[in-house]
Amino acid sequence: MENKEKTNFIRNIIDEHNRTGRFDGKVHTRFPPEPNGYLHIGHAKSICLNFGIAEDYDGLCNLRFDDTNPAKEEEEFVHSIQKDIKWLGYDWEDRLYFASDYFPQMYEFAKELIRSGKAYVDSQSPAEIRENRGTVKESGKPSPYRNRSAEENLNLLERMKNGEFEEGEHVLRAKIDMSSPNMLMRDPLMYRIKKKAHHRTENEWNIYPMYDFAHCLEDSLEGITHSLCSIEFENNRPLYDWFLENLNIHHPQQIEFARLNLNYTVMSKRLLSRLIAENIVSGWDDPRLPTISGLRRRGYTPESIRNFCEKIGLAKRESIVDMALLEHTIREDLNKRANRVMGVLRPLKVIIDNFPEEEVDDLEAINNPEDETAGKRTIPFTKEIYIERTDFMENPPKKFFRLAPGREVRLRYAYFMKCEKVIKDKITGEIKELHCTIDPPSRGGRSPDGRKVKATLHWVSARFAIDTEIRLYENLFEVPNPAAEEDITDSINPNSLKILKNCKLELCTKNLPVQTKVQFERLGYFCKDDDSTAEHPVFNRTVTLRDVWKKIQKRNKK
RNA sequence: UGGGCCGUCGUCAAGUGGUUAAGACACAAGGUUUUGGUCCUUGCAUUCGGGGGUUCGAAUCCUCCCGGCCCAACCA
Repeated sequence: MENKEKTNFIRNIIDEHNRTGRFDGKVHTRFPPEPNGYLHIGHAKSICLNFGIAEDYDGLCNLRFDDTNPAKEEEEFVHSIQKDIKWLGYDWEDRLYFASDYFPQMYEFAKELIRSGKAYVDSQSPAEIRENRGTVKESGKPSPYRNRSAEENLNLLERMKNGEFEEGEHVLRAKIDMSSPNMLMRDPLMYRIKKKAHHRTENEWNIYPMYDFAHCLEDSLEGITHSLCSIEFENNRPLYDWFLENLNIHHPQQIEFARLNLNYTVMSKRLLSRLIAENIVSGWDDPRLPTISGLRRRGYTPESIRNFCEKIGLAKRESIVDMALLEHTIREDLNKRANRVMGVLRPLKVIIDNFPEEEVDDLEAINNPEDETAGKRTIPFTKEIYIERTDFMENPPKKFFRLAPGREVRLRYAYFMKCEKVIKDKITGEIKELHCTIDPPSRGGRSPDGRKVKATLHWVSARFAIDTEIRLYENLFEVPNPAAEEDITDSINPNSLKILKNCKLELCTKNLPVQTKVQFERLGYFCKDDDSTAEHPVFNRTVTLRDVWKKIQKRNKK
């Protein structure tokens, strides 16, 4: 790592706190997911921020599940979330917490606020509460129950807790200011009755704390110093501060930052859940999704995601990061680490007329030109080989350097090869195979006479090829900001997944373990999928290589 | 006159009264190359949403205006 100073407004605030001694130089953050979905790259931003800051300031970062709503939360998600954070490379050590573990203490705090006349049980209906809250431009009206005695409030709350009332009959509210211009300060709800079994406390509670009451207490109880959250909680900060001030307990500093948006995808759990529920994608780990599990399956590495989170920076203004930056970080990582291999996606058979039928010529290939320690391997050359259909054109346009009738190219690590004849289907006109000749002295791909060739093609021996399924991915959406569309399902990219069944891979890929990442030379980075079996390997295309020829083609089309 | 927040290159983003206004991605042009990959070189905001003002000096301070986002779930 270079010695580039990380700088952003949150680090500036922490530096200032350290200068003034606000938290005695301590830094203690937390990542507080609600277990109601899988983590996505937006969460990764927050994880890298919270764990990263703790690391850099010699502090600590807790993992805390904010499980205050049993109607939405599930055990499955608490497992997937832990798996993903660990995979990203972060460690909360023994600091795994659950908001639900604090329910008894929260309940005591609530009673304390009642006793000091700062909370009351409201018995209006949900509709009345909404009505009397007013609007952003008109102030609200106080509840008729606002001045119940502490005794009555305590009694009612206890009975709410014990399940004596039905959902919606009563709530506990903070007594703040019904005419505050900040809607959140108009006697916000602290507890609501929910007769739902909680994934951890089961049926112990009939009331559950609301976010605003619960979250500040969770932070306070854990001794958090800097409570980092996204920008839409800015309006909640006065309330966060109000509870802690009125309870007179440890008071962390809440700081808000802009959440991550990426173009051509969606980041909200609501939208992601919908794509899964409607089977538009195969699940939370569909490789087209920006979920951590999807990216992992697609072939992204933890390092690339962490680098990405580093590169996007941190600020308060809302922004949309270009997908090209994510792709850049995975190419950058895999370029150094992935072994090169040859694979043909859309095979075109080539017969080498001047090569003996049965002969196998073992050629030497470099595994990774960026990493000498990756070593070398041999690849078999035979009379019949496959090349990429897109590497041959009968009537090549100007800037096409590859194979064409009468033209000579190099086969990577093999020979210079000249196209002599094109065999077509008499009826359809489709090109069936090519007849070519090689130049024996060019063995290894060298050019003893100094003759130049404009292209080098990848190829695979027909006799030794491994038949493989390859899944090609593009952006899930056709529009840069799908969340802004009326209905996201209208802008799904019909080409977001393309399955190629008849691909031919180099022999050495035969027994690679699942999740292995390789570069198919000239094509891109690929990752062996979980769906693979011994007889039927499957690879996902993580990302293509940068491709000048594709750019030229695009330009010419316009 | 509800309140809160935000506006620096195509996209992110440093910058906190004196800098030639960082850096990355993208883009463009060259060089190297047995991957049209990688790598290397070069270019890419006389200007910081706009107008006024303070100052010897403003992206940074003041002021007005314009634009965007958030808040009226018993969600988080």
